[in-house]
Amino acid sequence: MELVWDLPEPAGRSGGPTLSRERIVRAALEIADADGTAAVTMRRVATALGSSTPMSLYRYVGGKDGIHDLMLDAVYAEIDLPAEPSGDWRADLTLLARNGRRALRRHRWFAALSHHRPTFGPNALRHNEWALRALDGHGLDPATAMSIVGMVFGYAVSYAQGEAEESRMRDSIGVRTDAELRDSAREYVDRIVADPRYPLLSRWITEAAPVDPDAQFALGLDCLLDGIAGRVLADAG
Amino acid sequence: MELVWDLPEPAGRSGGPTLSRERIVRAALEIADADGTAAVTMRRVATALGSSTPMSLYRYVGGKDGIHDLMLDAVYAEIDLPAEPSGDWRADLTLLARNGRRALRRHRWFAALSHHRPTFGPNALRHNEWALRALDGHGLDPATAMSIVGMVFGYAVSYAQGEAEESRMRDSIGVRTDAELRDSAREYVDRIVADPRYPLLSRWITEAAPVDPDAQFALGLDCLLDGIAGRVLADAG
DNA sequence: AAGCCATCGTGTACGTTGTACACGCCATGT
DNA sequence: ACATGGCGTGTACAACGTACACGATGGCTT
Repeated sequence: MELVWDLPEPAGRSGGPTLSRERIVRAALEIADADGTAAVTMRRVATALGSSTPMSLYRYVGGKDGIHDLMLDAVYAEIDLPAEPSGDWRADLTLLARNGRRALRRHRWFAALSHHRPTFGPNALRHNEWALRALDGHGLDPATAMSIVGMVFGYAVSYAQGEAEESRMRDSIGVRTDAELRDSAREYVDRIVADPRYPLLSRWITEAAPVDPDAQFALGLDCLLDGIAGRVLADAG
Repeated sequence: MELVWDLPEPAGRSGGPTLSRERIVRAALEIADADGTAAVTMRRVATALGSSTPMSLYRYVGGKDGIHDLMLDAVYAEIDLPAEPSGDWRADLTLLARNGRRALRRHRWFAALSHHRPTFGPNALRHNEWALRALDGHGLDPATAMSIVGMVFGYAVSYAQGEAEESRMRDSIGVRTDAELRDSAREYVDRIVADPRYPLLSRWITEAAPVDPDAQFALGLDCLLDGIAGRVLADAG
């Protein structure tokens, strides 16, 4: 497994808008946000940067996987967190999850990419260090603390991924309202509703009361933190 | 978005081991389990089935995405659940999560694939219907029930994905013991441990006490269910 | 029992992808 | 001013997904 973080970053030429890792990853982010990860090809990134050949990029990022690593780490960089946790672990982890979700909503491809590559970038490390710091001082052994961090961030990723899938379905058809979405998906959905084996799923589909996604996210997060507070951090408040 | 479930399944010729969706997806599963999703190419699946050309498959699965859909649904089919939930929602969701994780450990590519395609297969539907049934009768509105199901299964997927990543790293180098793993990753890891910005991460790396993954999984799940019990299902037991 | 036809398996071919390799060119240090 | 190390480039190739048109072969009709 070859990681970008092992390669030295080339210097770039002085004068003029030459290449750099930052310019490359910025272009890749724009393409992925607009057209999905599949659209992030070496050639397209290169031409977006005014380079006539994909090979220019290889000096900077080593290959396609390198671009992916940098993209993932750029998302971690967008999760803004105060310099130091507040000392209230619950408030801190809530902030982490909320801002994490916000960043992941901007970059709907995050979950899919993150499962192809390990995340060892500097911003991911900083992110995890901050989270561990929020939990420090309660006598948890490191493995347990890390496990809690994983659960909370995993929840944020999972939730954001659900939202991303729905939103991607939505604008893959070019619809706006819920009614239009249901209309275009009628061919699949009708079969499910008509099938007597799925009464509760059908009820969920047909009775879909409009939910506030922010409130739902917060509720789920509170459930998770309640459980952690009661079962793992009971004696530490 | 073109789904496999819309295409009629061809009949196959009588006599002799001809093609079928089941044979195709079985071959794809074997390849993916052994060599990862990237190794699941049309040509390789075709030759694994004795077919001399990849084009044979198109009649059965419509294209690559169709194979992916079928693979995902096959994993759902492997999550064995009793015909009916027991009536104890907590025990039922625990069973769902535990057996889900077990299936996902056999197929480490599940999470990565599932984020590329929506899951509308019959086994996924059956799975979700069962989960909703486990929560039925407590007066939850459908959206909340679905959200709980998503949280619980999302936790299982997320946890299994973490395990999968570690295990994949492990056998991408061909190591067996934890010590060997740490040795081969020393180049990256040493830089992290040496960096003064990551004291708690370093502590986690160096002090990694051997944890029981089953216990850790169960603990996290219990946290989640505790919170759900207290905050959403408080009055229903 | 014989023939028709829908349907399945196949071969060929094309556009696109990631990337190995070798070559010019420029900025920089002496 | 000159040499040099590093950067941008062009060419090329293997492998991928899949469109299309063609033979073969089974099952149904008569």
